Amino acid sequence: MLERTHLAILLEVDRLGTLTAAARALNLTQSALSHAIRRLEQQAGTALLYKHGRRLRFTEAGHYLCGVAERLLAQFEHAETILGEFAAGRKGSLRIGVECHPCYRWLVRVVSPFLARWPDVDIDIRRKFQFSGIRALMQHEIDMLITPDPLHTAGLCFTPLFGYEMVLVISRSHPLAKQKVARPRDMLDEILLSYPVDDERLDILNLFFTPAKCRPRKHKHVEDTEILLRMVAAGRGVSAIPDWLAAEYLNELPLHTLRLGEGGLQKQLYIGRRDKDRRAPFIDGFLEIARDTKPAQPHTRAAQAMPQTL
Amino acid sequence: MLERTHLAILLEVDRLGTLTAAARALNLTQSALSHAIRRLEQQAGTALLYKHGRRLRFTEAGHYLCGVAERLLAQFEHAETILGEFAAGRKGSLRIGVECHPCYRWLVRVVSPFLARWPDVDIDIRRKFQFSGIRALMQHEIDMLITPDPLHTAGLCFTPLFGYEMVLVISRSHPLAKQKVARPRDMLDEILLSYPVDDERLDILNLFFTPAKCRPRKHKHVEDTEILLRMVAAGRGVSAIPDWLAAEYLNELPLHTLRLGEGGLQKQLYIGRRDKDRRAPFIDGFLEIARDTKPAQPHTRAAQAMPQTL
DNA sequence: ATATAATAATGAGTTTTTTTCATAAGATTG
DNA sequence: CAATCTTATGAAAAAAACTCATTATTATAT
Repeated sequence: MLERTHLAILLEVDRLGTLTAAARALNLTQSALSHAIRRLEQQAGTALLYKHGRRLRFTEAGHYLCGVAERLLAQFEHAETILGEFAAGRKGSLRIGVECHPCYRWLVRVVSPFLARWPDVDIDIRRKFQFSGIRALMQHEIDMLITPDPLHTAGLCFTPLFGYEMVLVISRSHPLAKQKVARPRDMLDEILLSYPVDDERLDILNLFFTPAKCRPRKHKHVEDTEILLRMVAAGRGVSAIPDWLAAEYLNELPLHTLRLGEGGLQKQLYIGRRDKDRRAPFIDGFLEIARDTKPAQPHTRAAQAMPQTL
Repeated sequence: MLERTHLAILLEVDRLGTLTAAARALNLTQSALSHAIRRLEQQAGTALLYKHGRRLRFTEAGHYLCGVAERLLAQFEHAETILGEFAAGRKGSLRIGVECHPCYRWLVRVVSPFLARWPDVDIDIRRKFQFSGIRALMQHEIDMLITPDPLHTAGLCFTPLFGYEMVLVISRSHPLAKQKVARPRDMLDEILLSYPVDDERLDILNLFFTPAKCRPRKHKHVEDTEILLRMVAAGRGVSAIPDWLAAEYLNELPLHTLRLGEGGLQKQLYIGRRDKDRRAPFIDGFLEIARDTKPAQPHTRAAQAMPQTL
């Protein structure tokens, strides 16, 4: 069978003209090359080289193979270079799952500096999973997971990113806009707008309405944050979003935010990865940049007085 | 060092999913493959496969190599085929690329005499290329290229075949059929039919409409010449095709041809090959036959009086 | 849960292939 | 025609690849 070594030999013979010189170049003996070529010729059933005086010349078949050698060897070498890039952790792709719908807006701000720092790494962001994000992470569907609900599982580890508060967002002209705090019973007649996610995964239902044993009048799904907030501003419903996300829109839209219950609905965002994914330094690189990228300043207390940082 | 066998193993693992099955396919033991891959991984310094349940999955580096394997193994096999043809004294096969869609009809007329003259040579005609035909030629994907747009590149040479004129073909009952010459502005309400090719490669857009800064009302793609011309004849659109191709259909279908602009849209067909492809005399043989095969006589001036040669 | 079946990994030993060494044989050059 | 290159060849050594037997891991069925 035609092997890489055969091609290498032919190419050197072409370059240097003699077996002896080619052998020197390849750190082998002349005899080794002679045997190798002879074997190849026997298998191929055709001569590749013939003696012309002291030197060797290619037959037509040999000349053809020489052309093949030139192309194929270059491809082998290129492949090995790329493999080296993978090994050194400079090349690869990072698939990031986002389980918290609105976090997408924060994530895009992490991506830019990452791409600048790791130019040969591609980023792929996924928001839909067949089952859960955790499972996707374990099954190598994704490499990192942004989630507010870390499920501590063998083989995975989670790093906290930042804390935030889920706040109720309503139109500025809404009757409730006079209050500081919203209670479940205040909202029996409201239409709740949320991202299209299973009810079990909506904190406002799990942690706010369910303990109070009540539900808002109606619950509608909206895909897009922008549209969701415009509907809220138009008085077409209320919604629960992270405080920092609300902060980004408070200047643009006539919105008002309320705390959900006395203590507020406190959450924490985590980034998870596979424990022994020592695969590449850029995984740690992403983690570092993510940790340093804080969301917009929420519009509360001290922040009220400070200029908003974007 | 990366070897052909490594690539073969990876490809089989990709195809069959397990080492055991791949080993069976390669007439080796599972152990042999396991050892081979492990060695390769150690040399490369990066994992290529990992266990996912019972099966194996590729890491990113492995996935990359798998792609390399697909390409390289095909080239090895092709080289061995050619080598076998040298051994058997046969001449081999000629892979011809066609970049000009309608030229296919002319090409089939070249093929017959060639096959008669070189009974041991197989012909393979390709119309789709990953990138360009020129690139396919340089990378030995094809051996000859028929194109109206020779891109003079080091290592390639082009021979002119014949000149022709792109003409507008319309239904015989079309209002424009009274004119001799079509101008871009005449066609603002027309539907342009063309082969499914990137707009940048359509001469009628580049050289006719674009300089006049206008476009036909609509642009549709049609695969097949016969169907395209029948649609034109039925008044469902207009198209631009070589004059000699139109000539072949003028007796069969109620079509009319017009010159595109004052001077007409003059083109030249070329055949390109690799400079030092001294691989076989049948390449020159093909060139000779191609040069002697002229297209149908266009239906103009002098030709009007002469019997049409087919 | 537990047994069963399928699969990959591993280490030792064997086989095959490649390489070297030593030498013969052919060709060029002054 | 001797001196010098060069390739070819066979036997032996070295290296590489492969197999066998066994262990470890995971999935599936009972």
